[in-house]
Amino acid sequence: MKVVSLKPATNDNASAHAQVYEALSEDLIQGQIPPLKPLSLRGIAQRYGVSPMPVREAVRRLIAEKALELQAENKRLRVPHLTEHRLKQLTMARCWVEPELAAMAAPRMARDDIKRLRDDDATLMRALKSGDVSAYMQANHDFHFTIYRAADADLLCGMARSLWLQSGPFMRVVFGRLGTVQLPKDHHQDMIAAFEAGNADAARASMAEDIGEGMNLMLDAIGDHDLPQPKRRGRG
Amino acid sequence: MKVVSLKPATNDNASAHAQVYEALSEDLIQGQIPPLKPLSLRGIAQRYGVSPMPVREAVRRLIAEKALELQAENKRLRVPHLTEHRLKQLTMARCWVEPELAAMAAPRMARDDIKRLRDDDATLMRALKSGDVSAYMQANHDFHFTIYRAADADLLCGMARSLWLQSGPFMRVVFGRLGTVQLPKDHHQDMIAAFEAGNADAARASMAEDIGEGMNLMLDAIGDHDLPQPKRRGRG
DNA sequence: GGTGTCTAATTGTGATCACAAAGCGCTTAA
DNA sequence: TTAAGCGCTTTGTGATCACAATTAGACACC
Repeated sequence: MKVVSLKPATNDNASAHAQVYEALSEDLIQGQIPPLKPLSLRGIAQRYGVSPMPVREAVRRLIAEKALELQAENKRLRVPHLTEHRLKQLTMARCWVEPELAAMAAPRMARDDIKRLRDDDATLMRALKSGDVSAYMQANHDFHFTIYRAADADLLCGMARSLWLQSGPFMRVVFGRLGTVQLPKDHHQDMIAAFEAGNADAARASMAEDIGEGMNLMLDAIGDHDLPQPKRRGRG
Repeated sequence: MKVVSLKPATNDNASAHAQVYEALSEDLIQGQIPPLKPLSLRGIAQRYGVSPMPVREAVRRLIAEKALELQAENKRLRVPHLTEHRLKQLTMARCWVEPELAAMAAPRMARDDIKRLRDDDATLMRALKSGDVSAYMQANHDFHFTIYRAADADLLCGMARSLWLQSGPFMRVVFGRLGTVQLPKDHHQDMIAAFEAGNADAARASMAEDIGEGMNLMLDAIGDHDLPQPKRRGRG
């Protein structure tokens, strides 16, 4: 494992556990850590060059957000697997929270915010063309959370973040299999138009479609491909 | 501070941090710990007769669920205050999650579950008559989560639990001021009837009304009474 | 060669110590 | 009486050690 620098540039004064949390969160949201990947406190600590202590707090928080799990039998740490059952719940929750956040953001989007949306979408399109899954997921995340942050609803925004943390690793697996070419057309342009018009209902509607299609893709993937399902298989 | 026994009867073999988490959760959901109450890791540790270590993990989890907060300027631990802004978000989220959980539970409620609902409701009515706010909140919680657990949707149920954790302390303040007599008629009988009929739509509807009225009570309380309101929730 | 057993390493958990920062209480001066 | 100064205490944070449980790997045996 390579020792990474914990991006000290982003937040020098933040506590170590917060930095570890941010680093792990980003990796999870971008799907850098695959589902069922076993982790260990000491491993993460070594990777980030800190003691196991702050890792314990960061991991405990991620477990609370269901972005990580402690296996009941083992007490061992890993990235949870996304069953169809849980994916459906995730989809429901995302369809409640995120369209509403878009609607709340609509009357509050400043010119700069909309400009950032255009930039994020441009980055996203470039990533799509070049087939860079990581860059695509990063840009997609930035696009959505530029909107959610503008909604001025910390609680709901936190819920959305938790939902993304949970779907990130699995989303990466699916996108990695399909390739960026097969990804469904997103509704980002519709959203931008809605925000320029200050039309909350239109923003909500296009966000709902965007999420619905994306999650349907993952639901299909669970059925069609034999993705690593936690059967009785003893392979790690 | 009295040292309490951490209810070892409930889960002897569970780890200490899990027991501390359970104990704190229960206190928060029942509103035993008022908003803005300052806490300390060592204080909690002493109270439960453990070292500060497991407390740190339990508290970190509760912070992730926004049931506790670390003041940004102080880095000091306390129960968050519920502003009108956050209460509105809580209400929205509860109105999304919990009625749906009721609908999902409707076709799955066993005879025993419905019997438990009747028992919980009876306990609740007794508490209402005797004016016992603690018992009322406990019974109300049991009633709702008997339903949510039956929905077989761990993720959504966890979301509901987090929302209750956040509203518990404030709810207690409001109910304490109003007294149990002024509490609006709940819709528990309607729900029980819906579950007996296996009518998911009716269950969803009565749950929505139950939550809506309860939260409206709290919204009114924020405006009418001068509850301990921090001047401004602005950042910076 | 396959199988069981035993040892050594790794894991999460808990306790204890050290430290900087912030709060608290007392004192003191205007 | 009030407000500022100062030392002690408490706070969260991080590191290190100890321990039981589990795992993985080597070894011996059939």
